[in-house]
Amino acid sequence: MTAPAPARRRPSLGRQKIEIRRIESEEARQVCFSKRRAGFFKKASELSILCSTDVAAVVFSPAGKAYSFGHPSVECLLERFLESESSLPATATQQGKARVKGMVGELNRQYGELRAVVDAHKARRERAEEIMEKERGARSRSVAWMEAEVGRMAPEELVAFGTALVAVQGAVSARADQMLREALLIGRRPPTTSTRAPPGFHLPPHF
Amino acid sequence: MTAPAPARRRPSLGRQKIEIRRIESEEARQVCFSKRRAGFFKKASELSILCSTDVAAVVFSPAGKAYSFGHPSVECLLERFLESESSLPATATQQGKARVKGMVGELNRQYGELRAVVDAHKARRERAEEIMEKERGARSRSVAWMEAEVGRMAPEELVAFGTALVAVQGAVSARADQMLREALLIGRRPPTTSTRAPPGFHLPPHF
DNA sequence: TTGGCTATCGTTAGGTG
DNA sequence: CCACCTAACGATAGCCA
Repeated sequence: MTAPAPARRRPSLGRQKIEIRRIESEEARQVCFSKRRAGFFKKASELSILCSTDVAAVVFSPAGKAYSFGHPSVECLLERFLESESSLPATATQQGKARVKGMVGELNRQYGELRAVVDAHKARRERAEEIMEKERGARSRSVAWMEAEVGRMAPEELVAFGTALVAVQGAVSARADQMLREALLIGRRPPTTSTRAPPGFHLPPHF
Repeated sequence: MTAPAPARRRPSLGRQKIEIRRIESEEARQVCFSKRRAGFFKKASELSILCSTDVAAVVFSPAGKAYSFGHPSVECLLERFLESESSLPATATQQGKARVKGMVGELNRQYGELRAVVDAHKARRERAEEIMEKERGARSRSVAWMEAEVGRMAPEELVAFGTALVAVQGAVSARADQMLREALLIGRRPPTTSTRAPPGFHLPPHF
């Protein structure tokens, strides 16, 4: 039968698959931002309700406006987060189980570990040495050492070093990004659910 | 008519619709938390990549563990958020409340302050200079060492190293900015805020 | 606790008003 | 920019290994 009847085209082709890459079109990117931002906050809301957990999310639009969701409030949770983080270095010694499955976990633990070391200086520069010495990894020490060296470099040296750094970082970032993406594209399974009243949102002055 | 009953039942009924309410079952809630948290962070990642926006998310598990996602980093974005919020009229957050229409109220719009970014860089510079005072050695070796090591690093190490590298680069930028200022005797100019850290996750040591 | 499977629900790309 | 439509894509509830 092959009805010739292609008389009417569908009003829309529906959703098309896209790559997770920066959207070049300014307009399309803005539209996508609005839609996904809404979906993102909805997910945050559902997560907090279904699992009775505290969730905070902040998104900065390309224009520089900040959108946020927080249960109970962004400030409150952020403070708590910063606190929990400062006590992280202690857990650094637990590194020892890096598996493919646990790659994300291990990866993140080290990430947090190093960042904790770095940020610790911001809060308490006096403790820089102390924390650094606690790091056993030669790489960790080397990184800290590099940062220190930067401060005493001459202009020419700084430029040379910076150039080399960019090259190295480029390679590292590319590979890191690839791995991160793989890590993200792994799971999908079924949890359970339930509902609750919408947590607190902050409304902008314009509203 | 009455088709002769399909003899076999499906191995699974597939996904069922659920109400967004607190999950009573402790176990089911935990499973849901793990699954949805992963999906939530994935959404955050996609949003930041697709729209080139800065996104930060923090989730506290029922057990009190903090999980987070931040691009470039949670602290950085939090600072920016707090900064933008404090610069608003006091009535901002108390204005209208549940007047939203279709979507929930993620209409939190604040003004992002570039000054916060500047402050962050300033803090990092101070830290770098503090450390530099105590270390002096052959820095040229570090570059060669890095390039050699990068190729041999395990995935987890690579990412951790890349993250640390960002901090180093931040120090370089700060140092360069300062020298440039001194050399040209000009005021502070828009710092290079384009430095973007790779999206990072931060999970409890337990993960 | 973690991963895989399946069927289905929810999200959203693309287009219109 | 916002609402609405359609249809396909992606996330995931319920089970099981």
